Amino acid sequence: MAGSDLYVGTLDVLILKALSWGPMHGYAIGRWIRQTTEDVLAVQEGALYPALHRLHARGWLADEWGLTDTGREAKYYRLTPVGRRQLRSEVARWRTYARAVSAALESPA
Amino acid sequence: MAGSDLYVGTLDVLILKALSWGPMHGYAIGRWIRQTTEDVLAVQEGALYPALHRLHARGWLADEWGLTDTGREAKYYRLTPVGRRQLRSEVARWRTYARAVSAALESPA
DNA sequence: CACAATACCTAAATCACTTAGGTATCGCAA
DNA sequence: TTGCGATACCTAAGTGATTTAGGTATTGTG
Repeated sequence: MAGSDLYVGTLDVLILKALSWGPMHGYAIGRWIRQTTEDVLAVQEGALYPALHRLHARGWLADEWGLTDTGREAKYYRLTPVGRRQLRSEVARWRTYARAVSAALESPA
Repeated sequence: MAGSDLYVGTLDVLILKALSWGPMHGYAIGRWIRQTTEDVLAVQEGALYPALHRLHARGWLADEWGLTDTGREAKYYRLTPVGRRQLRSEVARWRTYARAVSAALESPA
């Protein structure tokens, strides 16, 4: 069912954050998310690729075909200036939100 | 657009948490969420009432009509034993998730 | 030579949420 | 006295991100 794995909406900010380190291809972004969250978030490819296309369509990402270290073809994404602004705003939104929810849940029952 | 206000999926755990303090009616749950999150989360009634029905249908809540302090009719919800277990599990899920996402976003760009 | 991993993709289904209404009662201020 | 905001409930239509479940092709490895 929708949202059983991810809290819907958090994928975008994670993609943007991944790309803040430099251009990266889709498959590697998925790996980055899984690794930096220590397997807490396992992003399905069926969510990842449409998300990349969506963020690209919004002008937050630019893409370009290239070669990986191992010589395979891959589509590299990088943040546009608008995407970088969006990253900052979404990180702020996450922080505010997470703090608020955590505070509500933290209080003893 | 869907999810512009809430991160989809977080409403359920907030409702469950609100009811961990004792029976409460829907309108008051909405107020509790807004207040304890200091207006960060403004839950729309169009999301709140369907969510209450959903959680009730899942057997996590019981409901009963009653009177408010001011003498108005209201439908009071309370946690079932299953709902209480669900609360614990969803709080744990939120904490794990929030910690993982925050760590991924915290690292300097 | 088969199989896992890499690397990309899409279509259908699900379902929580937003938007936008609706009903009715109550208290209060103009 | 009337009109408006707050309380308290509700629903239907639309949106759109995600899950599920496939698909292609290449590369490296046991």
